[in-house]
Amino acid sequence: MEQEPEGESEHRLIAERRRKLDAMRAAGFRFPNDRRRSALAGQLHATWAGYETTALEAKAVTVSVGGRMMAKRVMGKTSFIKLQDRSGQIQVFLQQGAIDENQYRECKGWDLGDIVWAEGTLFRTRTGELSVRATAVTLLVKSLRPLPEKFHGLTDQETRYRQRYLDLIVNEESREVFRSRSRIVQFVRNYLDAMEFLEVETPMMQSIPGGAIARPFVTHHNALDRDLYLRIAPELYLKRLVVGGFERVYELNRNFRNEGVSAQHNPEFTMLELYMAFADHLVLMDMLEQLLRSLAEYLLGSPVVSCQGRGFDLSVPFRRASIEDLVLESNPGIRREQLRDLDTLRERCRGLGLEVSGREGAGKLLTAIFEKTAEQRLVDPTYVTGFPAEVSPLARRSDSDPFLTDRFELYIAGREIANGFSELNDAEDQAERFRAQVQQKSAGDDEAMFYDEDYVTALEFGMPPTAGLGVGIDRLVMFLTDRPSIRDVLLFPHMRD
RNA sequence: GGGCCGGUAGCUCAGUCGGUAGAGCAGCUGGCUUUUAACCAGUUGGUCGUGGGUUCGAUUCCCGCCCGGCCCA
Repeated sequence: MEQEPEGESEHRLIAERRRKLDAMRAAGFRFPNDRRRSALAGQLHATWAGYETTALEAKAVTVSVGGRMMAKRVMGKTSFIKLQDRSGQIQVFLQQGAIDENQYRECKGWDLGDIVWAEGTLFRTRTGELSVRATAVTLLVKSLRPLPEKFHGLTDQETRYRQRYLDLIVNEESREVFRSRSRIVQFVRNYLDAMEFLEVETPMMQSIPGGAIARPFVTHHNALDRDLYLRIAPELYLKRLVVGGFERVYELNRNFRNEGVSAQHNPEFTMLELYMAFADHLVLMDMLEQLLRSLAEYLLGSPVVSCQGRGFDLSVPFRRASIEDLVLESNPGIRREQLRDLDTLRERCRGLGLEVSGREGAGKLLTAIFEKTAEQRLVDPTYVTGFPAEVSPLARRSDSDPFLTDRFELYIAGREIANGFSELNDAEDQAERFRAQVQQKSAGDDEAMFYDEDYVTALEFGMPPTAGLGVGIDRLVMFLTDRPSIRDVLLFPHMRD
């Protein structure tokens, strides 16, 4: 795939194009950048859709268009080419006599992939295709490498990921996925902005990586001679801002987690995190449900999302079920009164092939059983509630049951999409939970949290009752665009070298 | 980390029960004044992922490795 910049071995197809460029340079070609467009392909098709051949000719519409040449059909003294711009494709009709004689001869030698500009009047061909009858045409950029084949396009997954620009040139579906992604992100921002949330940016490089249970990437600051971590979550900084009086904040940006790569995981991924004072997890559950519903309407024109061959009607209220109920549901061998019994849980975990070190508490074991047995059965949108405090070190304890927290996760199509909770604003409880995490860390759990003293200090100044929510944007995009792999919704997914 | 599948021309793919490979598109030459995967004639193009092994001979068989896909942990 890598091409030597020099040397005899350059590919013949590239060499051929380079020869053409050399000849053009010799004739004075300087990569012209003064051509402007009066229209885009998509606009032209939309504007003139209702005009038949004669009506269109009568209008004598002059346009200039430009883009990458994606088709070329030379028939002696006339030729058709298709130019692709950001909005679509428009056909250009070239006729000997209608344009400069030398130019016509030249353009017969242009290659697919070249960037071309043309000016002329609109007309319809015999088969009714809207086209530009060129009066002038200019090559703007010589493409030195051949494009993938026009009919089958580029199907090789690996090349599509590694050379995304090729994928984007050739595959409209791929372009559409990333346009959708952009619209989704924009919608979310608009939605939150309208609710008076403040978008902020907090450190990506942190001396204490916090806010999630995950392994961080480590980097090094040379001048300060100390290690820094790429953030695994912005959570603790955002809540500092709530303490500071920004009662509604969000950040929609990258997180980094040092885990394996898979169809669901990329080392860097995009997360929305928001915090809302004077609200609890129930408020956010309603809000997220409402947001997703309007998002689907906006993106698809319908609350029904097609994914994995199924329809998901987001206008139907999401199911809500506690983690304990779900574990009982999918583990008939366990009775309700055993749900917090260490021996029962350990035995069940071992039976499921899960590793048990012996240090895990009932909360951790229960959650592991949930993830193993119940998670992928959550096809319809489901809020899972009642997560154990042991696995939720930043969440507020449930009033009715201190074993649990006021926390939820949203699952759709068997995948975790969002996670939220009423925030722990009891500084002393938070300190205690950090201490428990540190203990687990020293016992060998390198995903456990660090003790963040400054964060505890912030809480000691008093954080208003607050609810927080994190939404995995990549997974949300996967769901809304029906893509099976996170790599399909990341422009440049991580690949091995 | 384990299992299965794949890597052959720029692209999309075929093929070789072991005798150094083919098609379509793209390219090149010629023809063609409304094409639509344009067409017609001719033609160039390959370290068959990579390193070993077996063999008179390996792209093909065997083993290791790299990259990717799917499934599992």
